Amino acid sequence: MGSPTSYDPHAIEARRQAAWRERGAARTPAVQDDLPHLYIKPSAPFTSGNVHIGHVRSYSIGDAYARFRRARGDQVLFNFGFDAFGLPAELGAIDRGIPPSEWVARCATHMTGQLQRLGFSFDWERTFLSSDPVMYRWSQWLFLTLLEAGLVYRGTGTVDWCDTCQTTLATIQVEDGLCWRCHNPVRLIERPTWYLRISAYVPENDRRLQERADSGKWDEVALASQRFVLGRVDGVEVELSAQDGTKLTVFTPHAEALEQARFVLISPKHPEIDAWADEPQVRERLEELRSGGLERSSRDAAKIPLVDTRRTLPAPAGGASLPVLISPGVDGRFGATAVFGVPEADRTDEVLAERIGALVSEAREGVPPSISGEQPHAKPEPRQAVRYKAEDFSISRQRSWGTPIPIVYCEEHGAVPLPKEQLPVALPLDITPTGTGNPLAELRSFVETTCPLCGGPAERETDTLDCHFDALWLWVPACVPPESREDSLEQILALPDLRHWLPSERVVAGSDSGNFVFDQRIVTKALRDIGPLAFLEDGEPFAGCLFHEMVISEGRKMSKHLGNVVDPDALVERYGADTVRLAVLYAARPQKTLNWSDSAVLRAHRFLTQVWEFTQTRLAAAQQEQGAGESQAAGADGEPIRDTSEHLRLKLAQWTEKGVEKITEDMEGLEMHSAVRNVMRLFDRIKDFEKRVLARQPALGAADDEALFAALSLLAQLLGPFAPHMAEELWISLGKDESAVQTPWPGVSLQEIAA
RNA sequence: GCCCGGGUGGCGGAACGGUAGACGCAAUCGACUUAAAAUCGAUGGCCAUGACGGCAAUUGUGGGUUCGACUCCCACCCCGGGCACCA
Repeated sequence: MGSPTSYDPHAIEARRQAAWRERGAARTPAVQDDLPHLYIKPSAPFTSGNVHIGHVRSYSIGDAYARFRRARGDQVLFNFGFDAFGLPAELGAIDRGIPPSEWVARCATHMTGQLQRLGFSFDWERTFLSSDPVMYRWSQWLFLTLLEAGLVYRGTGTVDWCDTCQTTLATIQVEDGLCWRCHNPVRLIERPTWYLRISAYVPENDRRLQERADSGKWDEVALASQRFVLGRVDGVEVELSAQDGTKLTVFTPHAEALEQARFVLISPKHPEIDAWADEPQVRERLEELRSGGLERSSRDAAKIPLVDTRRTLPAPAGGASLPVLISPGVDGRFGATAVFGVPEADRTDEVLAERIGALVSEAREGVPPSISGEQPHAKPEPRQAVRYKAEDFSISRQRSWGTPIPIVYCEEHGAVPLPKEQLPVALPLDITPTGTGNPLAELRSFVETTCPLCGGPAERETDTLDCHFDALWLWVPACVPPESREDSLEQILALPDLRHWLPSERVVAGSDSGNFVFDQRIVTKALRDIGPLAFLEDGEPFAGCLFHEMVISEGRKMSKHLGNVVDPDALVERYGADTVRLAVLYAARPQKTLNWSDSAVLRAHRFLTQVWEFTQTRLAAAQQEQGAGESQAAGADGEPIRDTSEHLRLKLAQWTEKGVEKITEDMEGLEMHSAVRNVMRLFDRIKDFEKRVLARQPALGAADDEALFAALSLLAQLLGPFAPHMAEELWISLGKDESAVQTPWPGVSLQEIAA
């Protein structure tokens, strides 16, 4: 300890972080189109309280990539905004009995400190909270814009409701059918809600996905998640007419087994469902389904609800006509549509067929289904068809901590959107939610307003936007320079910055972000057609995408309950930020689940310690030689050392050249795990070189020293993206220029970086 | 139930059609130390030796393709994650 050659990460990291702040190392360069530039988009963290090891993984990957690109001379925008609205923040505030605004501010401060201690090179001047009015006015603007375009609409949805607490509950607030707070039974209610019509752009998202794949910048895991969200099912559809003339288009993925269709299932959300539920009994059961009475039952084919409409459709291939049943089981598999049940081709249908057999014969006793519909017409022609599971979703929540929806309800004019000039509708900040009631709706000063059309009394919408909706645009204001942040949205949309930075070159986020990315792709297409993002011709906000998997521990997801949580602060405290960052990169390739193991940290720490001490002791020795005025290294006998190891130096040069090549390739492909391993291997080679030279001669000659330090310099450069603090200190120790933004990548000159 | 990911030494994991177990952790022995920690070195199934070496098993299970399979194909078992108000 204390020796100049020993590795003291805390001192090094404090020094470097101060230097970075001083020179604004992570500041976004001003817009200059002629320079290569890119926007790397990390995920927007929830203001949940603490940075966890999953964040560390995510940002270590993104930061390594950002530093790599900067080191190669690219202009980089790398920053994020906190996703500050939402239930977790509200629950955190309830827990502490403070207003959510206070809680998220506290979280943001604390998490920013943690992230800075880890040395991530975000442009902090551009960081923001989505709960800031200057920011959430964007959500309100987006809401109104999409509403005008018919992409936001009002519908009904079902939610859990607690009669005792007089409030709606999220699924995570319902424990075994009881309210989390008062432990009384919960019931499902229907209430009006706002929907986002993503269905309008789902087919285009599908079409554009192949282009993403062809670009090579979309990782396989990311593509797979987009396909999963899309839920594309290929098959055929047939238009059938019932005896009374009611038509229904029925789909099946089993084109070849159309003749074996035995029944028709129709989703309760099917647009024409009412025509099929005309009998009072059927209607009643459909209502039960819709209000959720049956919906929370098992997804199991043996238990999923089935409602017999007591009607039939002719079979597509002739023969006995098919009973028509309503079942929510359709949605999860094919979306809100109607499908054939083909027991011989489909396992689920086989199970359903047995149940239907009993159901139908019971309900239709005396009316054998086989004679009711001999097909008099020509066979209907099946045609190719596609169905998507992705469907419109609810974007409003009965919560007091969220973006207020810019709608007022006027007795005369009904739901009236506010003019955009009146934005933002401010969220009152003096609310301290307790988990009961609806604080926003109870606040008369917020609710009471006037109708923008007639000036008469009106009430504000008291639902707020789901924070998923905020996330649809969080990547846009990230491109806005801080000084323009408060400008009008028209001004901001006219800035060259958006055109400059968008589309983002790469999203680096957890694989659970599939839905966000999908919906961001949808909204971009909508804004392209509406106008503001017309410059994104393909409607794609992200040119590339890397999804990393999560960090688990002891084979399980981390949870306080299991006691297997890994605390990044404790690791940083013990080993320093460089070690922790290196360890999470080293432990597994991004796309793989990282099963936490201390051995990776120990390995990373030992590696950094060795690199540091090896370099520093060699430097100290070389300086001592120079100080002694020796022009050449000397052996124990005082005889000058002859450089006899030319082939070893050559070999070292080859190794480093090969290593640089390989690591550069790894970094371009965001294979940080492989890059780190290759850096470690290179260090082994460097040590090996010295060892071999010393096996031949008593000490290193001048040319050997030169080769050694050249290799160590390269090593420092290659370490830059992973262990930036130590890399830069080594770089300085080796006599390089400290004024550079950071260690340049091998082969890149400082001029290129400073440009 | 459905969808996705995964099963390799005591442990984390390499290799992803060509010497399985790289690189580590833990362990044991040794060096340094008054001692401990840290660090460094050695060892890694069995047999044998001063040393070279020899022998056997082996990547969840069972099949298959192949000159050759952890790797590709089929079936199964087990584990983890997700499944529409966390988003």
